[in-house]
Amino acid sequence: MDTLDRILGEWERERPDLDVSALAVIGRLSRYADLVQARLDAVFAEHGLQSWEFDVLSALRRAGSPYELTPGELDRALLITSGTTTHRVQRLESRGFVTRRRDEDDRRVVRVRLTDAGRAAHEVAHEAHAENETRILSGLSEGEREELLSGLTALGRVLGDTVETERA
Amino acid sequence: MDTLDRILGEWERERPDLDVSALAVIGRLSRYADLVQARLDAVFAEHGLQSWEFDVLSALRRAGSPYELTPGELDRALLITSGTTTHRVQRLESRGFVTRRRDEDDRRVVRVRLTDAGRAAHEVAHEAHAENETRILSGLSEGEREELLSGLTALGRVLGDTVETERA
DNA sequence: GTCTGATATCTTGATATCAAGATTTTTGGA
DNA sequence: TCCAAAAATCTTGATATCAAGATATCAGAC
Repeated sequence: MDTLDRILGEWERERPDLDVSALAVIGRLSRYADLVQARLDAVFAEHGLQSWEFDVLSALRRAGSPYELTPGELDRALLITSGTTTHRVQRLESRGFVTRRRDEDDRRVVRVRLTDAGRAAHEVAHEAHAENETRILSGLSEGEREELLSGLTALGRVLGDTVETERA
Repeated sequence: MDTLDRILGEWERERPDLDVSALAVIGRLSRYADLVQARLDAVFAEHGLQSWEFDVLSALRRAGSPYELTPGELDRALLITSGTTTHRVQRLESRGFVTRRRDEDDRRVVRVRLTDAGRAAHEVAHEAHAENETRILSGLSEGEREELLSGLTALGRVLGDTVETERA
């Protein structure tokens, strides 16, 4: 008996005509995403980072040397609006984790680059974060974990989460 | 090839020593929860509702006649803080979807009750919302859907999402 | 009966986010 | 060359949220 079972039971009592089988899946998806996020936030907080700060640092770190992206690339990588990116970059710049400079060839463009301090801060937090993720899933059996991954991957497909592969 | 595959590939290139198998699961969980939420929001918007407004109306509707909960019960049902509940209830009250009144027996307590207008607004949106959820999952095969549900349920267990059943 | 701690709700101040629009720069005709 | 449209970024104003604390009420010990 979990939270969604209780909710489904309440709908069964109130509206027995409704089909709640989709809610059973989607309700769990959102609820557990929230619960997982809370656990991730706790570890980021131990390292003095907000979750969104870690996300930006990670995107830059993943980009590879010289650890640089434009605000527009950050918008798209992090699924956020341009105003949010401006705000995030300002905050990280004030903490000394990134620098901003105009691109000389196309002066509309800005280059956001990870500083050594930003990379170091990310490194430590990333280590703890990866352990945290592993710990959260460690209670799942191998089979359960495969079911979850395979089910989520199928969901990604129907949600249209696909990326073109490079042409030869 | 999906977004998470791309991210995992970038980590493989940058930090081949890291174990990213947990990220493959948790990254998809949060990303797809976001993508699903965006689709749900779109349908709520067609009915003039914010997602959080629908959540409050649903919690009251599920409570059964007389469709009444206290702010504290809403806090716990919706996993939000008390300040957020105050704000939400005020907004719904101003739209005429709920009423607030002091409990006469315990004057610390407030009773938030769904109005007929609130129930009607919820009814229509709920219908469309349920169809939307069903539509989102309709691209999954029966087996994929079972894998997803079963994997999520297992995840709920390890996240401690359990509710006591009533004693006899 | 009278405190003291617990409980329920609301308030305050800060902040992350978004939508919409403003600004600057580049590009591609005519 | 010049202009209109496109592109990249930033600004503005609104709002949902939270953490922490304030306020009001109740319950239990004595």
